[in-house]
Amino acid sequence: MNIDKTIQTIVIEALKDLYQFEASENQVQLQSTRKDFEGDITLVVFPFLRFSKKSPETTAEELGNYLLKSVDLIENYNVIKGFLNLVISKEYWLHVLSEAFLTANYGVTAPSENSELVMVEYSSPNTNKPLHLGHIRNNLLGYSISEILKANGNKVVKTNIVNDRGIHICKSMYAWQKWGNGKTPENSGIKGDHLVGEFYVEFDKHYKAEIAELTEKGYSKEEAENQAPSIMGARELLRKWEAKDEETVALWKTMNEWVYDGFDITYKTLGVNFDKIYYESDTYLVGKEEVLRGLHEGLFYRKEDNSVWADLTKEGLDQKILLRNDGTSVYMTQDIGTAKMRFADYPIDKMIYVVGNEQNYHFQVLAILLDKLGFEWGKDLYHFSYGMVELPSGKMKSREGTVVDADDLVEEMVNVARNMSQELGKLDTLSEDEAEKTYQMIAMAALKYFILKVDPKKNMLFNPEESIDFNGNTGPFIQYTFARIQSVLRKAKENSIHIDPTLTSGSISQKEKDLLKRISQFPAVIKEAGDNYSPAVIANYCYELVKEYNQFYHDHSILAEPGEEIRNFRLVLSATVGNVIKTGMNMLGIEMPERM
RNA sequence: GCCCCGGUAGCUCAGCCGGAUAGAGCAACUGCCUUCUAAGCAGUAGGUCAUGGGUUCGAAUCCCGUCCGGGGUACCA
Repeated sequence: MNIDKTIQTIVIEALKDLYQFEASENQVQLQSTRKDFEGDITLVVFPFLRFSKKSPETTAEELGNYLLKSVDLIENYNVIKGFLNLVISKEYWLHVLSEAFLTANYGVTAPSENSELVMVEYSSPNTNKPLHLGHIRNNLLGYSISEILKANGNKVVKTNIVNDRGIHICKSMYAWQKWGNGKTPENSGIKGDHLVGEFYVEFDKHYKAEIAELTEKGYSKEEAENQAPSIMGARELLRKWEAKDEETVALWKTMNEWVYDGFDITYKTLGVNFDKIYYESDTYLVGKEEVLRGLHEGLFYRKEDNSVWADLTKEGLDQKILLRNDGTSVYMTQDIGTAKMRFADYPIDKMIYVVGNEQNYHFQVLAILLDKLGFEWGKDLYHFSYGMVELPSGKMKSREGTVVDADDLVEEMVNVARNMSQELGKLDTLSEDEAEKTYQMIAMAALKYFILKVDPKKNMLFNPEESIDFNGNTGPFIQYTFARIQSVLRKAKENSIHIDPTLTSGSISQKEKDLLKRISQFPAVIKEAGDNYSPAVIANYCYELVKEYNQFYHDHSILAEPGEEIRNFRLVLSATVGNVIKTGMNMLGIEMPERM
């Protein structure tokens, strides 16, 4: 029983009966009634005036009258200008609550055998430096989108393409050989990814100094950049690596392992995971083969200097390089190979790339190239393009050291959560272990919600000077409300109060009704979040719900309510709000504490 | 230069597939804890929705111009 659908059908019928007009579903605009007016659902009648040839008020009256007669659940209506406000019977809202309370995973559509398989690629780090705040946004979005798609009935494979080869790793390797003195994560106590990152920075420092020295000696900027000893050393390592030189490959393996150990820890604290990991060192050769095949088939062309190119001018784009003149592959080459392998490994219906908007052009080109190569799934690629995280000083840049390190940020958040909890004395009854777990949970909620509540498409600002809030429109606020609800439910249980899903409440307050309406929207919200690939939709909904619940909680007694039926209704309401919050927040990768 | 994206309160963001008087949070100020968790609730103040036109019964929302900001643009991923 979906009231919106019912009303829609009857309105279409009414338009035909009254005005001989055949309306389609999307011409019937229903919205929830604004708080300042009486009613629950509002029909906008302006679009029908040209058929009724009557005033907005009269048209609304006529439609209202028709609906009142045909739909039992409509109790009353009122007309304000061209807006027809419908009052829905209390029984309907109670029925919705009862259903929501009884349905496991209310709002969620479970995947079935023949559901679409969606592969979501996210994270995709380079192995030459630790993860920073930009990666955090990527990881949280990728994980959350995956969960939202699952809740919309899709089968999801989460994947990660690790950028484990290339000149950037060779730079760290070169620096380690040259100035590392045998330093390892074990003997230095430094987390592996950070250690390798240090050598990347070290490389850049020497490289810059060498360029300065050479330009001083009269070299041009370009000559200096190409002939500095460090860059030549790094290139030599890349060449050796591609030639499978034993010593080079061994060092590469060792240093990558350090990085993976580090990443694993960061991924774990972020609470993200993958079903299948691809490594660029495996996929780039497949990409190379495909490009060479395309060359043979005349899809691409070779320049005099031996480099291979695609001509995309017919598509309104430019020329694109696919293989360098020394035969080494570029970013695009690898992505072609990775895509081919993935579609060979899985029956993918839809492929989603969670990658920043700075690469919009890249994915436009990738889809065209795959299409040219004859992969009919090329058109099924979707670039989930998200905005940058900016600092007050502008864009984050690894090489300039203006990045917010992921591990540092998390640690700081946990410290803030710990201090705040201890000041408030909230967790004094918990064991140290449990308390520490809760601090972690709260800290991550603050961070994740902060990032996910923003529209993914937009750039967002992070100011390291101001720590992320724990009050107001925040993750901890939502957790807090959940914990309050659990506390009430615990006490109900302690007092052996049975919660009865059959609802027969006499009177319902405005706040309570607001909550019922809000709960009824949850399934539609999940769908909207899925259709728009937007965790922000879930985040904002949960916030609204929680805000309304806190108002209710403030104004009404639950356990102390003398009327047994009302008390039961409020318990069902509270429990259901708790469940909805948990389901919603879990889609954002945010956990809910029993106490805080 | 060309292409793409954005501009809503002091700050961070909702609202944007056209609908009623543009909403939150933070910061500021004022109230509310002997009562289920005050990480809460209530209130005050804060707006030329960058700007100029257009379409429409109706525009923050759609279209065009201008200004400002960000990103991309043939061998870094």
